[in-house]
Amino acid sequence: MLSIGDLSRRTGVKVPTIRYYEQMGLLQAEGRTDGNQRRYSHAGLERLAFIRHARDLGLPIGAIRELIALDGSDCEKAHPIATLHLLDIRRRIEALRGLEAELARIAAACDGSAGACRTLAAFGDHGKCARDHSHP
Amino acid sequence: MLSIGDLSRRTGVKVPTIRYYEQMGLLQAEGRTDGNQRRYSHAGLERLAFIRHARDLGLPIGAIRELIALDGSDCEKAHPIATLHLLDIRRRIEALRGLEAELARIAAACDGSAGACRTLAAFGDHGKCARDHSHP
DNA sequence: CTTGAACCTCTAGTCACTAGAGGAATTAGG
DNA sequence: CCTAATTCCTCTAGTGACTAGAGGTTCAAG
Repeated sequence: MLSIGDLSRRTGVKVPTIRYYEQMGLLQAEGRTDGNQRRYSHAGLERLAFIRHARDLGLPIGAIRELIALDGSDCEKAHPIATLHLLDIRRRIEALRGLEAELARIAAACDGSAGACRTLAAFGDHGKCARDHSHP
Repeated sequence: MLSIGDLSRRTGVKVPTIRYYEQMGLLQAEGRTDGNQRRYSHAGLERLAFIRHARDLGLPIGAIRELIALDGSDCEKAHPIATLHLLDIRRRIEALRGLEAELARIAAACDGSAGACRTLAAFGDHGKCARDHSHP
């Protein structure tokens, strides 16, 4: 049986974060020692690796909870989670590219010459944006 | 003089958010009524528009605080804020593109045929990632 | 004047962690 | 076995950028 520290070292997920995931309902220890320490099986290690990968992919904890609750053959439900998240990532990329363009404009506004700082002025100037910003 | 609701309606920033910005030191009311309501000048309205634009660009509140504290000709300090943030945005775009590629792979893993769900399996499979994920 | 809308402060919550206090359990080395 | 260091525990509270709601006051319009 593996301790929480064992899991942490083998997955790169911090100990408090593992506890947090337990609190969030993603991962339970298989049991406790007489001293109340969590002990995990190899399946728990694999579950944590799953969680970490999904988190690394930017999936919110709620979505991961849904994935975990699925039967291993439940494509009907797993697939939309992946594709919806993919759409979300694409939307965020587009939004960030808009921000990039705008910030490049702002950063280029100043040539370092004396007088009023055109970068500062550009930060205040919403009218020059090609379109409305959205939060990526 | 403008009320907090006036500012909210004219900038799209919510009333509690304006109060939050005051708490964060970004924007103070010019005064209060006898009934303790905030009143802002036109300069306050412009300040809030500045804050909103910078937030829309993804600048953290601390960076905005720095920008606000600058003299209007202080290019030496404003320019690095813009360029550093631009670099950060570019880094996030790259990270998101990596995620996009990975999610596209995962979403494509299932053709809907019977048996074990390959999307679910792919979520658990970190080894297939071209490189390590980072959080955008 | 009355009423409804807008304002106030304060507290606490969201999300995904993160940090630290105070104490207990486990492990490794002598 | 003993001891010290490491690891574990629960609990509380904090981060950043908001958001929500309770309970009360003020303002503005009819």
